[in-house]
Amino acid sequence: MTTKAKLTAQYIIEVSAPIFNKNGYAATSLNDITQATGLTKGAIYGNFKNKEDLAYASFKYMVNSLLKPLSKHLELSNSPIQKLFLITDFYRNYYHFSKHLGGCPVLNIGVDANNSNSELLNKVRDTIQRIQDKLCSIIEDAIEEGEISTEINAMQYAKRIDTMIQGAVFMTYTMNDDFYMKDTMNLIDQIIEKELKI
Amino acid sequence: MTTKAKLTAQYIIEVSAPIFNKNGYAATSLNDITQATGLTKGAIYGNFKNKEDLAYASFKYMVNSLLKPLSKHLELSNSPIQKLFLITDFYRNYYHFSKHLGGCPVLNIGVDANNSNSELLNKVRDTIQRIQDKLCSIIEDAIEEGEISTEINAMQYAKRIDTMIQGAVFMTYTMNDDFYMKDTMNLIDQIIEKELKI
DNA sequence: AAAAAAATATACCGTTTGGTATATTTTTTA
DNA sequence: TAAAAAATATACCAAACGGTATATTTTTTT
Repeated sequence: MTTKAKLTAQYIIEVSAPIFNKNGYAATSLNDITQATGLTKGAIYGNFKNKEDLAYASFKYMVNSLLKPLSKHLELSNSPIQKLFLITDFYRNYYHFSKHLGGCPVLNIGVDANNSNSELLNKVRDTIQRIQDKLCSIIEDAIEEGEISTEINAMQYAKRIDTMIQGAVFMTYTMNDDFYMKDTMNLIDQIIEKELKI
Repeated sequence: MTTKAKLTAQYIIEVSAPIFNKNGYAATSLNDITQATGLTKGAIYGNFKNKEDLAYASFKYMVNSLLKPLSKHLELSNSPIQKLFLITDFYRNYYHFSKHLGGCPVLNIGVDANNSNSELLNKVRDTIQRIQDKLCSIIEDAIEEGEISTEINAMQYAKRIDTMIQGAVFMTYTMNDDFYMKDTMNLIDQIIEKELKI
């Protein structure tokens, strides 16, 4: 059995993920990780091939920490259009929620891994795609249920909403001002209400 | 006179700026800079106090390379509301325009310098503030000229437009897909047309 | 054109980097 | 509980890091 190793690997990921998320790949050293975990390089390299491998695992863990609570939040309603409002509802608390994860992994690693040709960038893209696909399918469900006009291009609005959310995340973090997050969610709600809702 | 030194300093900045913009501060080494400039460390450190000082100067140069063409573009019309459309017009070409600068400095350095307590972060914030102030004053001008309703909160819409632009920049670069840029500019135009314009 | 000053190149510094070989400890198997 | 296996710690590596002291070259001043 290999139960112990798996636990250590998971522990290393959980400790490393916020560090990579905060500082970025290049600015995070193995020393940062050994200090934070209280382990030695031997333990790190016994569980991960190299720094990049650990950063990749850390990002996956971080995205999961983000997407699982969002998914759970969406279970609060069965109505597709209400699910849309639950998304803005979720992101209204996103600054507070994501801060102790070291920020938004999609934004941080997305920018950090750009121009890097790494697997990380592909994983970021996959994540964004997944989020947009989820958004799109909710809008499509709403159309099927007659809550949203059939005229609406679901994917276009999925991308628009996602783009606005990411913009709000960037502004909120960079300016350290939650107003951007809150106001953008109001704006998205307004678009859902005025442009999408029948 | 010190004409030679100033020219070299400017040359170093121009060569270094896209590198810092692309890779971020930590991922840019002095070796990268000496190789790209064809100069030695002696020349670099003769003109700049340290790496951070050069990164700071590089960011200022980069922002100027961005904001000057935008300002010039806005001179194409005297009508405040037309200036708003000129802004979206400018950003429609922003992906192509900013790519050979190594990306959007506000986004890249904003994310990179976050959690860094550096002067760079303050400069990014100043830059965003300047852009929003400019946007705000254009909207206020439009209100004064009767092109936009007096009911409109100018600063709120300035922030909304800026937030959407930054979101589009992030998505466009991360997904390597200009659609986000183009579509977001259409959306902003639509907001100007439907919500702002009288 | 010679002297002074300024700017750049060279050579080096201690430190930190990611990574590895091996010794030691801990866990699991028998 | 002894042996085998797995996981972690230790000690080390060459390379790269930011930065500096000084020598050399280039520019400017006289």
